[in-house]
Amino acid sequence: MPELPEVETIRRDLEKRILSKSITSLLIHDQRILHGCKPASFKAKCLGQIVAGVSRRGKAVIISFQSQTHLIVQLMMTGQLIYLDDHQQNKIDKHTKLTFLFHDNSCLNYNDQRLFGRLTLVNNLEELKFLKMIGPEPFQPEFNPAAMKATFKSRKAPIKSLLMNQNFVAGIGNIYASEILFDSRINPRRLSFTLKNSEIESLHRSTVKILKEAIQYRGTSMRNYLDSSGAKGEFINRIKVYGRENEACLICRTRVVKIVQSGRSTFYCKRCQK
DNA sequence: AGGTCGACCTGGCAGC
DNA sequence: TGCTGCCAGGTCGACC
Repeated sequence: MPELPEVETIRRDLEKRILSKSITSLLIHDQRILHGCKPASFKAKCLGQIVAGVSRRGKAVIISFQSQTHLIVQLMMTGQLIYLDDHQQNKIDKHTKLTFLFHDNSCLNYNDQRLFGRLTLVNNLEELKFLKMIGPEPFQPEFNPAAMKATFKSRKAPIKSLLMNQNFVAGIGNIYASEILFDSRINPRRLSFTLKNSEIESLHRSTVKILKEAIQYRGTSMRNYLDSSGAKGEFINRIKVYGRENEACLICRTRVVKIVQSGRSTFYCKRCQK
């Protein structure tokens, strides 16, 4: 799924586009996308709602309505939220699962090739288990070297796995975990508790730096990711290791290697990352 | 408790 | 061309 920078890009754009709009119609093209909620009930709860805010927590977009109801959109691997000014121009394909129509004739499609995504309606954000468990946002003061150090002390998992653990820090996925570790010159296989203070500080700096830069470039389009206008993210041009197996390290020219950790691909430079 | 693995789905691509 | 197997940005529950 889109990771933090992609979701934040979507959030910022949607905030400009759908704030204060009311939902006048809802088209459910594929009801498999609704987990644990019947189409009729989902529709009834959405109709007439007025968008009061668009926020983000980790990799989830939270669309809040004036009625205090919240729509949580977890895009997972292939979910997309595509906005269009004029729904008459709307192009629905086999991956379009839902279309929200607004009072001004604009619309918002939820597309999802692999159907992993989730749309959940709640009256209270506290109801959601994943929001209770999730760790601090990387840009919040709660995420800092001292707190990281305290967590690392007792953790035996490789640092790459911990970076991707949403309960440790929110929003980092497979692409940015590799990029952050390359930027901080830390080997992804290193066990968390073995990191020195200077390395933890470096990791913290790189996390903030890479994620901010990726937001600035509107995210990374590896395969499926598109922003809410249907455009690709430009950070793909600044990716240094992810997906670059056997290509030269941009620092030392050594070949980038690919390994598998916890079932996910990791890319790194054996020479630069100690 | 913490860590890892498989399942959930569809589609693109390489190799035969 | 068409088949097979593998891989893909995430998360959860089951298991060790």
